[in-house]
Amino acid sequence: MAGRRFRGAIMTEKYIPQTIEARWQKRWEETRLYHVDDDVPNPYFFLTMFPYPSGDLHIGHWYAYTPSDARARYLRMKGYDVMLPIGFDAFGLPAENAAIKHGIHPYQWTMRNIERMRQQLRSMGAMWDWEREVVTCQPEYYRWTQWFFLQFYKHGLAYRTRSAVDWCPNCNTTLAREQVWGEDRHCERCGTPVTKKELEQWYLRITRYAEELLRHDGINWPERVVTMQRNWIGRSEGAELIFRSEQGDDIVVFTTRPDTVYGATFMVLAPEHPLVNRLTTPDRRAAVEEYVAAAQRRTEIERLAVEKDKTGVFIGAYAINPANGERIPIWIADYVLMGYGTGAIMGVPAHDERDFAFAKEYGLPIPVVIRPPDWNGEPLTEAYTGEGPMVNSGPFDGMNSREGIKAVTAYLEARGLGRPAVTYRLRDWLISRQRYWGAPIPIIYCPQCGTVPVPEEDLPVLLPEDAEFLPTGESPLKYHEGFRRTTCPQCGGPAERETDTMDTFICSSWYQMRYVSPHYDKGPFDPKAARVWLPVKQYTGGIEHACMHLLYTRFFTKACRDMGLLDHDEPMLNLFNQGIVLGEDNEKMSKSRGNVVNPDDYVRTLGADAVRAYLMFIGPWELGGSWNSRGIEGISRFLNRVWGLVLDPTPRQGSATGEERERRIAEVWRATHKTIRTCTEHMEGFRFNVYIAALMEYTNTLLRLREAGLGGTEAWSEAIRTLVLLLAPITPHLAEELWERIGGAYSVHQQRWPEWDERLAADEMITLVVQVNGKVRDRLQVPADIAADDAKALALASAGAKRHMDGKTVRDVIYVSGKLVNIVVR
RNA sequence: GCCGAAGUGGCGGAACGGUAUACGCGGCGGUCUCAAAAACCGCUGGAGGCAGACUCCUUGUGGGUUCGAAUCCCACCUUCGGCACCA
Repeated sequence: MAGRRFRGAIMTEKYIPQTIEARWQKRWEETRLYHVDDDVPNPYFFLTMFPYPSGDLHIGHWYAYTPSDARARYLRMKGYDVMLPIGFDAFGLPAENAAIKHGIHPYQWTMRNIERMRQQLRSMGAMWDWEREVVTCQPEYYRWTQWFFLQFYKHGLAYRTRSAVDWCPNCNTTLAREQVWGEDRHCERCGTPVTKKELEQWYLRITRYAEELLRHDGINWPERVVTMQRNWIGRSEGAELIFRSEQGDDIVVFTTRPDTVYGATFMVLAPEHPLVNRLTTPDRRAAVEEYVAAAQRRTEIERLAVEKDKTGVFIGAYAINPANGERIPIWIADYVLMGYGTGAIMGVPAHDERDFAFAKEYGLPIPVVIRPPDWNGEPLTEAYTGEGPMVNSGPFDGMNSREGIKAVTAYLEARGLGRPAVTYRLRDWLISRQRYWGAPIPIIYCPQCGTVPVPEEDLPVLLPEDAEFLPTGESPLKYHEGFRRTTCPQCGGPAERETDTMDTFICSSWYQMRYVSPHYDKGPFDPKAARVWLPVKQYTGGIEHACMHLLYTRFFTKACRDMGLLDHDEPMLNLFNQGIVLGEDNEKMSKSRGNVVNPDDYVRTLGADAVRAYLMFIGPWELGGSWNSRGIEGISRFLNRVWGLVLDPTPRQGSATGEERERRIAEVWRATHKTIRTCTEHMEGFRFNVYIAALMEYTNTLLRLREAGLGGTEAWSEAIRTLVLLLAPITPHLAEELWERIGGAYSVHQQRWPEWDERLAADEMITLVVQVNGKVRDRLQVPADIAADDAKALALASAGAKRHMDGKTVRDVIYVSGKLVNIVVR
């Protein structure tokens, strides 16, 4: 024992986290402790969303990475060959903005940050296999990002089209629908409200997978994420009906209520609808054009702001209601959106709130075709959107509207005027970005041959290093002649490259595949390694990616499967979303609030293990919690107590002998096996906070039992070994150091997870709770294996119970084995 | 408006049909010290009671189911997220 006598007590060497942490990090790396090969018997791919190399590791990174590391370490001790990789999502705007602001090249800026972050990440003491690191901005990576684009293009899953798209005026680029958030339609990245621009852009056909993306079969994801994705995809079942204009054009509308078609008294087209121009009559043209122009000028925010008032213009044309042959006017109004359904609706004012408001505004008739309950034929004061018997609906009168939906659709389908249809809210994924720092879209435009994909053997299309970064709001690639001008791979004539780059969410849609063989150069991944590791068994990360990254990567996986690249349907089988760490003031950490906690400061003073353990102790992982500087000191005290306990079994005063000693030894065994059981259960459930609480309790118990002087007994040695093993996932450095000091073989992280024996964990005596009518009236110490009748008899005789049974009749006595007796009296 | 999550001591939280408040923080008292800090030990939901015994109250609110409810069911309130003129 390394220690010296001092004032009668053994003073063990002090716990100095900084020294032992640095030492073990070095040793782990030198011995390649965390490297896993592909020929392992029990592969387990554990992944946490990789970071953007912003240049500084904040508390959020620690909160994402250290609990997941603890879980991965546990699985490893359970016998899995865990692959826990790390890398960098390295393309993106901040690098380019730094280039504009500080004149440093995005590549330099990014690689410098990565170098710095590698050091900070290492300080966490996580079991990452750095040999598998991926960096998405390096040509050996983005070559395959481009390759994927080409496969999507070949299979008809990538296309280019012109339309009104979301534009972030601050980021100076277009965004995908998923990347525009909130009521004020702001940019997900920078918070600036977006505007609309009419542009020709590249899209990936994610909508082709809408139906399959709605199903989360075979994966265990939080209900929250599943619901968010379902809402986002927004499936609506109904029918497409054809209203023929008097000029003979078919106007297709989508409706979820074909049963109400007899009540359609007008039609509304979106102002941008392609038929508007053709159908508008000369006398209405001026008014229509004015309205269309006004609608275009209006941002989405303004359109939202005028939600209550419906506006619109009659275009002079009429259409025929396909159900009853009636002639109904065609209007345009901006409450009908070109981007949803067919951009045209039938107006059924009696049974749709928006149509009702519109009809009221413009004096259009509101005939009832679904009878509301208790309706006497008077005009409606508001739309009735419920079910009911159909009326004024020709052959369908009397039919319930629920059946009417199918019946009317079939009736119109038979006449060639409709068919059942499903519409989704999900749009195709806009992937063009008007920025430099991303993977160039590998497409060439040839005046002779048109749109020509870059041949696979010519990949990667490299980003030119000498681009000029000016705050013009346009991609430097557009003005880089050397990049832009090229020759057509088909005809050899002069041609131009696409100058937009890809959304960085493409890079992260397939990074899990790259980790299985990060340096493979015959494809994006080695199929052999992919069969070993994919799909990811456990994925963890923030909920903010529910409808972006997590949807995109599912789409990628399904598309890859259909292209014959993968043989599984889902990228990640299990998902866990951690919460957010708030500042000491319970507010979100931000520089402007001045409540930012710098983890490096605490690593320096209290050690990485204390930071890790504290973050896991703060509360349930999925809920996050507030930082508390006193709280982490409490954890630090705990680790110091553990240190002293493990290294010094000497009682502070006296020790137990004889029977007393035997009782203490039994207590040690019991505490040990109970703790293994509790901790294992909590680790299985990601309940790190209670896991640590159980370890604290165990430590407190052992500190008390140390006074019995049990050093040298088998029970004590086992208890100490167990404590260190259970500590290993949470505080890997401290556990490794203690493991070595108690004579364990390197490494503690290669030990088997301890198992518990129910018999050893079982109590000899229990506290039997005595209730009268459900209220606790007494507590009795009884043997754990007490017979039911004995327990009942003891309870009935107990002083506490008697006090409350006075003069009352016992109606029933309920015994819950090993727990309580409830005496029911009246 | 629709969908989801959450409301428990002074604070973070535990228990999720059977001892409410584990564990930690804070507070109070003590040991050590000339003193303080650190460390360690004890007490700590509220009310009544001099105190122990004991009694009553307490898991957002109000009902219900049950021998027994923080836990299950119904209604409501609050907070936080997502969606929202989606036809």
